[in-house]
Amino acid sequence: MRRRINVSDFNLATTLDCGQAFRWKLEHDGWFLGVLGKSAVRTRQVDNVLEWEAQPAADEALIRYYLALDVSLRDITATFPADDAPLRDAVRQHWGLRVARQEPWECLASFIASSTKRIVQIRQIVELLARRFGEPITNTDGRARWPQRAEDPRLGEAIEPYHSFPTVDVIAHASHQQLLDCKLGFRAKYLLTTARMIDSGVVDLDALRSMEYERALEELVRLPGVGAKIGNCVLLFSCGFDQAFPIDVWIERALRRLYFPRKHNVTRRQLREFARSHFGPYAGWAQQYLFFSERTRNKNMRKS
DNA sequence: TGCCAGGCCTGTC
DNA sequence: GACAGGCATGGC
Repeated sequence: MRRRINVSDFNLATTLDCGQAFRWKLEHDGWFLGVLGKSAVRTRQVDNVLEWEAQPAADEALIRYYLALDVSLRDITATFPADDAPLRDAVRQHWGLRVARQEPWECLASFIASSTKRIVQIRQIVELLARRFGEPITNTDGRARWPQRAEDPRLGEAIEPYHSFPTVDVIAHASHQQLLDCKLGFRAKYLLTTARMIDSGVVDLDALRSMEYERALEELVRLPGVGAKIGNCVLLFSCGFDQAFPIDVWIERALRRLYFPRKHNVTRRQLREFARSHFGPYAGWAQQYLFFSERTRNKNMRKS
């Protein structure tokens, strides 16, 4: 059954396509297909209405929470530094982008898979993990397949039902070779050891959101394959730390170009300090606007 | 064919 | 603390 939510200051396509989540796929007519928890979800935005349906049925609160529809984007962007012209431009250009609230384990595993990979390849790895280790999602007639779903030749075999993202314990009990088969490469041993550390209680992902930011980051970087960048991604995208500011190659390039155009000897440490002190309590949201802006700028430059 | 990718780990200075 | 090299694999 198709349902509707009235939305404002929201852009679904930007939010799902800005590189923070990897399971959403744009079909024709603006419909996005993805998986939230144990439900396959299909959604699109028509003006100020969000249309959505889920198999099996899901509560509206789930999608509202995931898309952060309960927060005021105007209040958040009002905390950005007033004299920051590049950030203001990025916000104006991509207005409606929201930082979604992902499930911590899926977020962590996805970003462990992300290092030195292109986004298209990260999506492929996450999909392979779900197909190989996740639970098939079925509705009452045993299927969860919308006819709009297209075959992706890179994934090989025929169309399968949607799959939930595999739980920690399933990955913890997988073999190294099985993870290599999901094209993880040298990241396979990182994901395996990380899953085992979480499964055995050495690190408690659920405890992170009640910690101080610095403490939560220290805890995350204990995991193999997790450094400052991936740790901050997990804190921002799945643990409610709006101030977390992941610095990757794109953001580093953007920061240098936009804020230090004539200083060529700025160290990474100085960039970290600048980001921490300049952008305010919602630095992570600013990061997403700058990140998406930098990526679309790069795409446009390569087209021209 | 060769380059490079939402980094991290290790060894060296 | 800064820096270089290595790491697997696929897309272009």
